[in-house]
Amino acid sequence: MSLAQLHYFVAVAEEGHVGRAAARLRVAQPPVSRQLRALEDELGQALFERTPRGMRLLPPGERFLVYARAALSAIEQGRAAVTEARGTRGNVQ
Amino acid sequence: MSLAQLHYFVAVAEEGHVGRAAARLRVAQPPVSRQLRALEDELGQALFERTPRGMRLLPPGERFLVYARAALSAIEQGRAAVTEARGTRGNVQ
DNA sequence: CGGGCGCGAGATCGAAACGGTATTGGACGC
DNA sequence: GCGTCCAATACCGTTTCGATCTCGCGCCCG
Repeated sequence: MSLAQLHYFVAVAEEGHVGRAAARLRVAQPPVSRQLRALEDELGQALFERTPRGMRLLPPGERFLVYARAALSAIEQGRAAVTEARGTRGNVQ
Repeated sequence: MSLAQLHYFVAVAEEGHVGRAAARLRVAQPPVSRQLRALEDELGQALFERTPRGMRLLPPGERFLVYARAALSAIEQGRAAVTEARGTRGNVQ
């Protein structure tokens, strides 16, 4: 599992569309498809249902989405706690 | 930033020693040193103080450690929420 | 009912990242 | 001053990643 996979997963979950998610992420579509599949393979469980219209989140995907967002959010907070604390006095929140 | 970097960072923070952390992670010492430096470089801030005895966490490192652990923990929880839910009835937890 | 379209997936290739081994530089202890 | 222990660097082979091109499959439209 990689952070890119988590970013891809969240984007596709939000867009319901690999191509649109790829555009938002500024990458091509095939890498997103491949990483998504690799993620499902690693988890041993399908996260999306492939429809002719795009991707729809399955229940396991919805469960995973919560934690994927939490992880990415924690990383952003950690980055902020280090980066924005340069010269800051006291606690950040 | 990568998940490996977070794992390496937490291990070194806990061991206070790159070599020991590397042994625990079953990798060689240079990759750990390199990834740690890359992480500091990306954050634009030193996380450790290099001493002749090993590595000591600096205040920014301590702040970051909290979120690094949170991110890794969230990923583990997400993995569990998907993996262990195979055939499980009702909520986990 | 057949052609066109939009979607994700697969194949292939070049580039970038990663880890391992070998080695260096620096500080403490004897 | 020499040996030792530490992290850091150099270099190399392998792996992984992303971009481009192409295919297969359903659906909509004519």
